[in-house]
Amino acid sequence: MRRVIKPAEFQGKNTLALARWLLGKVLVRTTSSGRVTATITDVEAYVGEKDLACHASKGRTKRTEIMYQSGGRWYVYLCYGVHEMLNLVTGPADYPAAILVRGLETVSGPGRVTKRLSIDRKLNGALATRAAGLHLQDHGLVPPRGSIKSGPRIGVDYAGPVWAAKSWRFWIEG
DNA sequence: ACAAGGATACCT
DNA sequence: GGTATCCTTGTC
Repeated sequence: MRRVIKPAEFQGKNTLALARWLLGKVLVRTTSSGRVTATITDVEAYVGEKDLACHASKGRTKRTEIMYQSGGRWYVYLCYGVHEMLNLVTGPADYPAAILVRGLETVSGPGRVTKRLSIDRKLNGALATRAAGLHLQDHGLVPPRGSIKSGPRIGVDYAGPVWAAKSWRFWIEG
């Protein structure tokens, strides 16, 4: 069983539930030089303006505008002037939330994820469709019960103790 | 332990 | 127009 996941599936649903659900789903990157697929194993949720770790905590700006669009779009930004970060926008329009893809089955670290899949900011704002060159598939692989772990998000100490402590990172053990 | 590296937001 | 800061990584 192999099903294409549509952008609409990321609208109007709880972002934390979506983040957990995204584990085991498959990223499909299509470019002129071919196709690369990878299973998602590590994600983080960023939810709403109140979440001080979320870029949208600064409100609606040129950069965060994409997070206020309806879910199912890619949000790609540059971090530390070095690494591209891949996020999937979730939720309805005007509610800023996104899920950071932090790791793949054979790749640890969000900067390496985008490197592996040849992803950069040119994809920012694109819908998660095959036509855009990056979409998702459900291969029916559900992580074994108990293999899903959760814990604090990485690199967000600046958000203060309350928000940095939220267990909004989800990953498949191993 | 720390430099690299560029965009962003928020000052003046 | 100046500057502190950033959802990191590789090499020191």
